Amino acid sequence: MKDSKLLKGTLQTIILKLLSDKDKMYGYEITQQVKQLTAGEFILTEGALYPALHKLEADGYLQTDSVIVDGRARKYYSLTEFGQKEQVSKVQDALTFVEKLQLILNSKPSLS
Amino acid sequence: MKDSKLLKGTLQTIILKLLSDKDKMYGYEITQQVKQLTAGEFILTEGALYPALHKLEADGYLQTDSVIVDGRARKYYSLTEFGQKEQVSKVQDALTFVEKLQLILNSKPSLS
DNA sequence: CTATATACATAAGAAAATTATGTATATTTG
DNA sequence: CAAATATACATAATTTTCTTATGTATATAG
Repeated sequence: MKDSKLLKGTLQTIILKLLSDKDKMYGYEITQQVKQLTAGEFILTEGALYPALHKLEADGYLQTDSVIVDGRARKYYSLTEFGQKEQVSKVQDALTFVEKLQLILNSKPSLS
Repeated sequence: MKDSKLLKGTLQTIILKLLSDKDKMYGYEITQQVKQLTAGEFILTEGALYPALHKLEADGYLQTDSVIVDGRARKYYSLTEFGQKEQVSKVQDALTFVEKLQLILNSKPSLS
């Protein structure tokens, strides 16, 4: 995997899932958590992350809480009730997707 | 999964993998094979498939062989030597990707 | 004091999909 | 037999989503 490409449409779902596990997180924290969970394989760039967060907020999935910590601005995101509901089906959809993808990518040559 | 979205960047890899298994296939056949392998979950639309095939050919992964069968045009695609090599690493990358994605999507809430 | 880490944000461009069309022939069904 | 569906390819406009580059700002480590 050359430098962590191919996040491809799953970024929103990843964000929702992490927030479902952790109650509230801020952007930088999300990048670090993803890096840690994937042993450095997924690198979330800011150019992808922040627009995704803004869109999720605009669409009503997330709400924010801005605070100052150690002299630096920090913007906490958390799931709305709607976001919590959608998270469940989006994660399920993504898991179904990867299972089907594995089916294809692991399929043996047809002996025709 | 509402109508099979989120193919997202894996389409090229799926095509290469199928052609690695079956020697040669034509576009319509690929759509049917994917539908069958995923129990109808992935629907390849022509607007996605044909441009992808053209790009793979332009990039040297595929070569074509046009024939007429039962009075209808049919364009067979097969892997070039280069395409065969690349297929291996692209499939491996995609499998690594989905494993990491599953790690995230199946992770338990941190008990912090 | 300088580099790195933390922390957010946006803008230009590219890549890849969706949706909508278009052409054409073969087969199935009412 | 007419109409609908299946087979078979293709492209164009638009949208979504990501990459790359840039910008601002403070804290900490060397």
